[in-house]
Amino acid sequence: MSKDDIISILENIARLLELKDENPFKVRAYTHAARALETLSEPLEKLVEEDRLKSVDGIGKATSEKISALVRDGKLEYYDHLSDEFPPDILSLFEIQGLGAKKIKILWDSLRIHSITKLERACQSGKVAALPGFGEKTATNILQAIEHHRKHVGEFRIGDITSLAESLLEGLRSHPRVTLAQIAGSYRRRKEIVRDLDFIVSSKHPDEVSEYFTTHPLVESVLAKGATKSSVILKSGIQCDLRVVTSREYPFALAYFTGSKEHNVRVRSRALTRGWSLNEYRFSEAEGRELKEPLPEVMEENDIYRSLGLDPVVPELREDRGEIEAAEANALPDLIEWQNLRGTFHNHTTESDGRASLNEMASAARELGLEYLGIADHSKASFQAHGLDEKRLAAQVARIHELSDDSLRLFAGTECDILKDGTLDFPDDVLASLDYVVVSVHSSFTLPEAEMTKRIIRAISNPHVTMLGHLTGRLLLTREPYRVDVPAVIEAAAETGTIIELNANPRRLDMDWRWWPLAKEKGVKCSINPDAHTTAGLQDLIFGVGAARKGWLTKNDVINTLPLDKIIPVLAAKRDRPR
DNA sequence: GCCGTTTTCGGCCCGACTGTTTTCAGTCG
Repeated sequence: MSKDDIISILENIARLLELKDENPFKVRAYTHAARALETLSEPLEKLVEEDRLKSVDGIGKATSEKISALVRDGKLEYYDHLSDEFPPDILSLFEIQGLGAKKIKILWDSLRIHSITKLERACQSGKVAALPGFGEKTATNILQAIEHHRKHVGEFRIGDITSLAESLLEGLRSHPRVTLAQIAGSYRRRKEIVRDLDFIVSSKHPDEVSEYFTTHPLVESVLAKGATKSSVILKSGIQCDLRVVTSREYPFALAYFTGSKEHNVRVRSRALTRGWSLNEYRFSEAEGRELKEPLPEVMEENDIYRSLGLDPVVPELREDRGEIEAAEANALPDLIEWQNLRGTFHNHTTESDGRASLNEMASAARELGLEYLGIADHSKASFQAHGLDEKRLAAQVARIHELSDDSLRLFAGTECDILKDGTLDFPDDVLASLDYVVVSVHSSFTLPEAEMTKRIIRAISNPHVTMLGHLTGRLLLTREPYRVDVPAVIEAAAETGTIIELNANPRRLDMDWRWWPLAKEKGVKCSINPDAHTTAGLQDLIFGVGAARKGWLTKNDVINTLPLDKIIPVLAAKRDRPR
């Protein structure tokens, strides 16, 4: 049973316990454990084998036994019994906005409703409105929520909503009654997938700002509109929440709604040890606790951290993955910034499946201020992408070198297919004629994990291979990553001196940011590559930088921050290794 | 169910909005 399956089961247990009206903290413990699994930096199987699960924060004796059973036997009696108490599809009702455990339980107990379809019918027939605690309005809202649920999955790639988000933000900032405005939430933390946009605004006239927000031309429907909080659904389907606060409250609100929830809990507990209660508006004296230090003055968001004895934590790191400890120890990394990038590899042209010519890509790179640009078109096995054979590749290499000049150094590379058995689509002598080589998997995605891992490790063991492209092949929200032992690949990359790509295309963002701390620890270098198929695609680098920052990477961990004279030896380093 | 400078029992973050209620429960973030 895969880690993802186990995570789902833990989440299901939490929901089912909620339905049973169990102790909410017990419920939270299961959710917490699921989160803890998501962010493991070692393979789950290994932790189980070596009986180290209990040492993971948030996983105790009981949960670790349950997880171990799932890993070993692929089943868990406790879960089976729990599931038997409810119909299997009842959990789908949690996907409907406005329905929680209490309401779902009433629906099940009194009307035997356990599916969205049944729920819809019961709303239409008036049965739902007649239930205790429900009413006409609730029934109508549920129907609306069902409709919304059908239309939208409710998840968006950050790249798909950036321009929308920024234009709404711009609108708010230029509103005469708005002093400060920012987008908080997972968008600010640069998560690859966001569910909603949280706008935080400071203003002395919240009613006018709320009015502007809820009547904005991009808005399709208004979910809630109150004195300081409103929620809308945009025509594109994404939910946007607005909080209007005073200037004094703004840093607190910004911090609070930036999250993550887990990070906030840590920060708040820390405040409590000083006798302070922290909410989205202020520090106050915690009830029933001794005030150990006077309440601090807060002018800006970073003051909240400072007052708690922490270095300020940038939004990208606020995931409770060790940032609190690092902030306490003055050990937060100096994260890479967009301006640090000097060039990039893995870009396509019309020679394979790109939409812009070599010339156009070069001009775009110059305009972006890059010092160098690597072209890595597909190899011949990627037939669907019009991959290049040896002859076309040789001709392209000549053109690339011809076009390269002082204003922009062009590097000739390839995105060479990793064939099913881990051999490469070009022979070594061809690879040796290139400035660098990216290798990627584009076929046989369904190999068993062990075979896929072996395949990739075999490929990167070739001394001509400079870097590994999109490690898991995932297409966010579209295609699952193929099964591969990421830590094993990282280990092999470390041993062979292979660079791992952070594919900056917002549809990929692969290798995932959660793995970078491990790669960094092993000494594996990163190359942030846009996988650009258009001139505009080069700008996706910015999403890659966001992901790299989430992965704790600094300028020194990323090779394409190096100036031209320093990057050339890096590209050659692996070939020159003594063997 | 987890966890420990509040320490092995007793906490566990906290407030806004909605709708159904006559003072609050449920949901959400």
